[in-house]
Amino acid sequence: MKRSQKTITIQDVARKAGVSVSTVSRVMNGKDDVAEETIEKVQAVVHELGYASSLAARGMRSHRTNVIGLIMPDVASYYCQEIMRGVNREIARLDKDLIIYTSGVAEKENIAQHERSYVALLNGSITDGVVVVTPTATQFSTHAPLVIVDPNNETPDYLAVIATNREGALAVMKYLTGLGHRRIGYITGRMELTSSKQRLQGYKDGLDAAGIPLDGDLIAVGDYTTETAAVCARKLLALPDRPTAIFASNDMSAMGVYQVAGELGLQIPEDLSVVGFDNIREAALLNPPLTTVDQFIEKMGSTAIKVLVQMVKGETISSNSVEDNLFKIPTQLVIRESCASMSQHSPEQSTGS
Amino acid sequence: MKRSQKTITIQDVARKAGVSVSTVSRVMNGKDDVAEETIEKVQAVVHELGYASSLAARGMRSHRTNVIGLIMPDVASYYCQEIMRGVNREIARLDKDLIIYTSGVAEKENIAQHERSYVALLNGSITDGVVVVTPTATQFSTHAPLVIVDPNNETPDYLAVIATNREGALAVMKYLTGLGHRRIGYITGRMELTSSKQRLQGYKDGLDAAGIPLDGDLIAVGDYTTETAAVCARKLLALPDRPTAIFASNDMSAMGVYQVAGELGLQIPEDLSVVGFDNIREAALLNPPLTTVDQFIEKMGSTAIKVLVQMVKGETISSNSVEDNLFKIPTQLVIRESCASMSQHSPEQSTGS
DNA sequence: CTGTTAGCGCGTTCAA
DNA sequence: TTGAACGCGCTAACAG
Repeated sequence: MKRSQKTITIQDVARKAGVSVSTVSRVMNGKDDVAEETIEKVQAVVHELGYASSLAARGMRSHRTNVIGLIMPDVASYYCQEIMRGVNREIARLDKDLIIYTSGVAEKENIAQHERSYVALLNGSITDGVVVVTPTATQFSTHAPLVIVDPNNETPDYLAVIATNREGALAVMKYLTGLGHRRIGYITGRMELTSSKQRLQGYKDGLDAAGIPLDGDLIAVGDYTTETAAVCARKLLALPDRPTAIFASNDMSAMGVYQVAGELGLQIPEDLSVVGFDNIREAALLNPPLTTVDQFIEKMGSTAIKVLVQMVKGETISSNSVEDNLFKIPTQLVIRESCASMSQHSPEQSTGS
Repeated sequence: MKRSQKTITIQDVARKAGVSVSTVSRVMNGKDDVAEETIEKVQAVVHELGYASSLAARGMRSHRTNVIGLIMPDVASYYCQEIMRGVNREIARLDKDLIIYTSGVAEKENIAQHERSYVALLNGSITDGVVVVTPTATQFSTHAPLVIVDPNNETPDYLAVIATNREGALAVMKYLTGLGHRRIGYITGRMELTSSKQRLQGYKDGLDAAGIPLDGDLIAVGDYTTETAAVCARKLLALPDRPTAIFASNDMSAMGVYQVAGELGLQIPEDLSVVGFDNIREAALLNPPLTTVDQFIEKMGSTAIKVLVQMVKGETISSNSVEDNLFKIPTQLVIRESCASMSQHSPEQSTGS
């Protein structure tokens, strides 16, 4: 169980090397005003003792730790993984260090509280700045640089990186209506999330742009999961005048639609067109490959870090894509094979009135 | 870009509240020897100023941060996600905080170095103890509690949590040979990893136990990925006397075998039995459901935390499952529908000699 | 009950 | 070129 008690400090090194602590400090920080042989002697002792300076003490003094904090709702979802991928890449490129904290373990009620306390925890002590992903909280008690990815609320005080959810959904609707669809079902995400609200707005606006009246029956409330989406799809497809296309607000939900279409013996895209959102890896592997919207999640992660590091350095944020404190990462429609134009649709049993 | 410079300290609170810093400290830490009205006054100021104590300073003084560090090779793999799930659960249960660090972004060469520096970084300053997952390094310069999950080397100095890889593979071989298979192909994992070596050993021992001579041609070197496994499977199934069963050293690899079997028009399990290792979620969803070995990865994560926290508290590790500094988490064979006994095999073209 | 004092381990002056 | 002294923000001991 091996548990040597004392943590070894700069003092131990100094004593053993027969120099003062400040000399050791100079060697550790690569100052050039130290005699060559002193450097070697100190380094030898450092190596022998396995000394490493304490982040806490160092950060406390120098007010710069070279560490970036990342606060995420979870680490298991595809979304978060992509964010982390982008963050990691950028952190490596900038030669910074990264510390991740997950707030998702707490019960729903406490998430905002947890987020706030973690911002406070990381901030100003061990971290130069913090990126918070899809925060529940709107206000953070920190005076250090902070960037938000996909805010779920209005957070005018902080710089945020967001995907153009509404525009992405709008592009889908334009595509679908262009294909001749007029009965388009929609499966929402978790409606408390901004992303979900914005995508729904895009759906409505798309309908509007095509001059199609909104039919509440065609909107089913999901929660971004495959299971719930399947329930929604079943409801939608049981409608008297059932939709010829279903727009699921994320790819996981679209997979639920695929599943139900299979159960009902509906061919995609001949009998039913399906569109998702996110462009997760599996989207291209589905049968048929899913048409969806790529929102470049990874890029959102790397952008957040890039911006944060600029803030840490005290640079002014320069970009043409920033307005109202928002960094918009444009989405892109990825057309694959899950949609057919109405003219190609199977001339099936004309259900409904 | 909102960037108030000064970080607010306990001093600011004390001054504004008209009390001393120690009183503020007492209130913050919930000491009971403070007057009710003083508490309220201080809390009001704390709230107003958005004050949060610095982890760095706090940890430096009290030598106890209540924070556990977790160092992982990556955060994207199924394995790591399961570990995190277990870790998260236990952290929440014990009311600790968690900080995750990923070493996987670096180039291969530097991983060990990175790991070591991160152990040093987290340790003794901002963390009470550290869990390192599948480390490349063998030696860490820390004198604080440290637990290793799935060591890839001999690390006799540290307590480690491991899955019984060899025994798991042995169980598979016993099952397969019991079904009458004698030509059993094997796809290895990344051979530099201990888990991979141990599983291979289990394969060999299983052959031995059944009195089947080892045939080098039946062992294909993979790397735990689906892509490479597919290449391996193609090679294996092109053998003159091709195997009647393939044991893939993880489920991702088994998926590669499924894929190739499909290409070759081989029915599973009628023409080919397949076994995996890991029991990932997708295993049960494959067609047919995959027989595999569950190694309870999540439990490894929670166990590591449990043990580490005991060490932090200075308790002696009490368990019957610990010997030689190793905590063994037993694996379990999960039999589904991807294997058939030889007597049920399609009486196909008898290839080979 | 509250304020004063003394460090925790480190980096950074300022002298020597 | 090196060492002594100070202070970062905080908690714990000791007074009052």
